[in-house]
Amino acid sequence: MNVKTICLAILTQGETTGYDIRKRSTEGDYAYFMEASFGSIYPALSKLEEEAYVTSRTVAQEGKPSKRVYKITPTGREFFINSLYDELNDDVFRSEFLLFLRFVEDLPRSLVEKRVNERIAKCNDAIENVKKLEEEFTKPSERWVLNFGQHCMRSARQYLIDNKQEIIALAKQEDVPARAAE
Amino acid sequence: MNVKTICLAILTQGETTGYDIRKRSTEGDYAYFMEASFGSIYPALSKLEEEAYVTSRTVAQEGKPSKRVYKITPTGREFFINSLYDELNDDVFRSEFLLFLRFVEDLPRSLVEKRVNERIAKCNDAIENVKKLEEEFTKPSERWVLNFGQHCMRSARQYLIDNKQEIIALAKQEDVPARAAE
DNA sequence: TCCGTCATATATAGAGTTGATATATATCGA
DNA sequence: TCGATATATATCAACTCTATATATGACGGA
Repeated sequence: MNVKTICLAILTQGETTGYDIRKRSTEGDYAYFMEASFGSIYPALSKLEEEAYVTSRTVAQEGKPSKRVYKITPTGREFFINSLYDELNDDVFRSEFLLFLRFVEDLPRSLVEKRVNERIAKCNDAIENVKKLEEEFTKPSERWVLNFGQHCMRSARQYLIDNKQEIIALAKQEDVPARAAE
Repeated sequence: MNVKTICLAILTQGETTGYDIRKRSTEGDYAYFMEASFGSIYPALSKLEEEAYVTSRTVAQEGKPSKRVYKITPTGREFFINSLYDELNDDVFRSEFLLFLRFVEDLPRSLVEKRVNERIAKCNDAIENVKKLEEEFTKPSERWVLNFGQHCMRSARQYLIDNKQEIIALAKQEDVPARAAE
């Protein structure tokens, strides 16, 4: 799945701008399973316009820079829907947090506790964010996907809460005696 | 987290080759939270050698091509452990499957059912794979991480099983009448 | 025996992507 | 007034992936 496909997917649901595509893919309703940056979105939209899968027009705005609004063409829509019949690539999960945890034996206890708590806090934020999105969405498939996401995040959070003492206990004892000797 | 860091992380646990780093990051014990391809691993190892974070030697093998075995230096080890004190980047999750599911209203029921079953099968494979890995690993932090991964995968699989009929029901009815009219 | 496939192993080119930065306008709060 | 934040487009260097090339040997089937 490349950025062109992501753009087409979002454009299938209505006209929008490169700025908005980026926002939705990093903070909005698409953020939990895809991402794209400006450096890939703008070139992707240009290429899609060359290929006649989208058209664009410039819209002036008061108090804001004028924006370039993209719209999917019938050809583009057809191309996108057809691509949904292709074999799906595997899900990708990457976590610096889990890499970090594999080395807790070499790290001070306070640092490990801090990072685990930060991770739990991020889970909380993400769950709250999805809850808000669910209120906005009415399309049944979108709600199903958001519920699935929320379920997975709650499950991960619960595991962290239930087992955090165990992983923290594996970390190195702090050098408390050294400081006490000062 | 870049590929250089992944290489150092794996090399921290013993000497190995570029080929093996790729294998472990795509199929082995690191596969569930990171990934790297040949095109990034070999250049990364070269740069790490330039920077004196690793050394290499060529080892001839019978019945196999000779291999280049890399070893982390004390400087490299120190650099890696220090980098574990840095702020952690957010976890990344990308799923073509979830993008696909947002468009089930436009897709035939048989295709949706097929893809959901494929996803459940992949979950089963992944869970079995992690179980095997857990038998091999004795380091407590590694087991904790694998258990966490297994917990998350089981939870996702259960949600898919429990709610698959609901999402399949949202898909388009097949064009059975059209075929019957032939 | 020959051929294709698979596994081991290194390497690279081209395409795609990220992360950082530049530019411009406007609002909001300190 | 100054910095931060938000909207909005755009680009570039560095990085990464996908696909391919090269080489060796094992294994199985035709």
